[in-house]
Amino acid sequence: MKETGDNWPSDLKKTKPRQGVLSVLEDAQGPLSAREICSELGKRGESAWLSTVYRILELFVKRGVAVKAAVMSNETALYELNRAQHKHYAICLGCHKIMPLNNCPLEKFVPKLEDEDFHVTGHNLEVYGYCGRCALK
Amino acid sequence: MKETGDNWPSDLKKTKPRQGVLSVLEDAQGPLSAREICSELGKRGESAWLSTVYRILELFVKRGVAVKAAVMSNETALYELNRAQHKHYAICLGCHKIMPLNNCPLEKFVPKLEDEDFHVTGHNLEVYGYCGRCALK
DNA sequence: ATTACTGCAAAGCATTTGCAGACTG
DNA sequence: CAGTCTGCAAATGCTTTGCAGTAAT
Repeated sequence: MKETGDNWPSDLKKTKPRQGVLSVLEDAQGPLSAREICSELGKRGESAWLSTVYRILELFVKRGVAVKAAVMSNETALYELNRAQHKHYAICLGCHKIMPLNNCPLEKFVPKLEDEDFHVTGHNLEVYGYCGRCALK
Repeated sequence: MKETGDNWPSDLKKTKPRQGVLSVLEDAQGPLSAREICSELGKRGESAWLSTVYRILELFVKRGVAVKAAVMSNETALYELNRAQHKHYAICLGCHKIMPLNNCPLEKFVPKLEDEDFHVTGHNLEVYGYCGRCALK
């Protein structure tokens, strides 16, 4: 007798902060930082401590619920739900808008590395530049 | 009447810490963190303060002498000389060995993005995994 | 002599950790 | 009830900043 169609990860205890973080991630338009998630929770009247959000994100990443999507130039990590499809982003240095890339330039590349005696488990890519709007300034 | 074949960047004041950082970078086998540069300077009897090393690296990056080559998972930035050729690295999660990649998987990719109204100024890529030696463990 | 650079200390951020009380299953 | 999770505070690690004395041109 589950509530709404919630796909809660198997054996995780269902606590308010965890459900909050999950739903914020579900509603997100793009990848979010821990701080953003935290203040979004605040707006929803369900505040959770920042350290708790970090712990939850760590847990979610470990369980494959979420992924660390990118790391901005100021060393801030951005998270999003793991939609089982590998994504990368272009980040505008002007307005910080985040644009998803349509495909991963590494797809053809990784197999070559495997030949060279390196077993690839993951990678991280961010593209920086200016979006159409900011390029004009 | 220059000393040794030193290619000192145009208008930069030649100070001991700067020359030290430059020579450490010149001798480096791979990208180094600020801390590593600092302790390498120490070994050479030319200690410089960590904050100074950061300031010098920032300056070098601004002048195009060096580049921020990668950012490790613990948020530590690695620097190396700007050899005018774009490089990426594969980082072994076991032994932290750093292997340079032979070519950039984004070369063919960037032009496509330019078409989509995004002006690319740079990108950041790290590949994680295990080297041949560590994969066996 | 000027101006820029460095040593040093202290601040800033993002993230992590320790602990006791609160809550889940 | 037992074990896990959270609120909270404090610590950590990388990097930046402020300032006064020092060195380079």
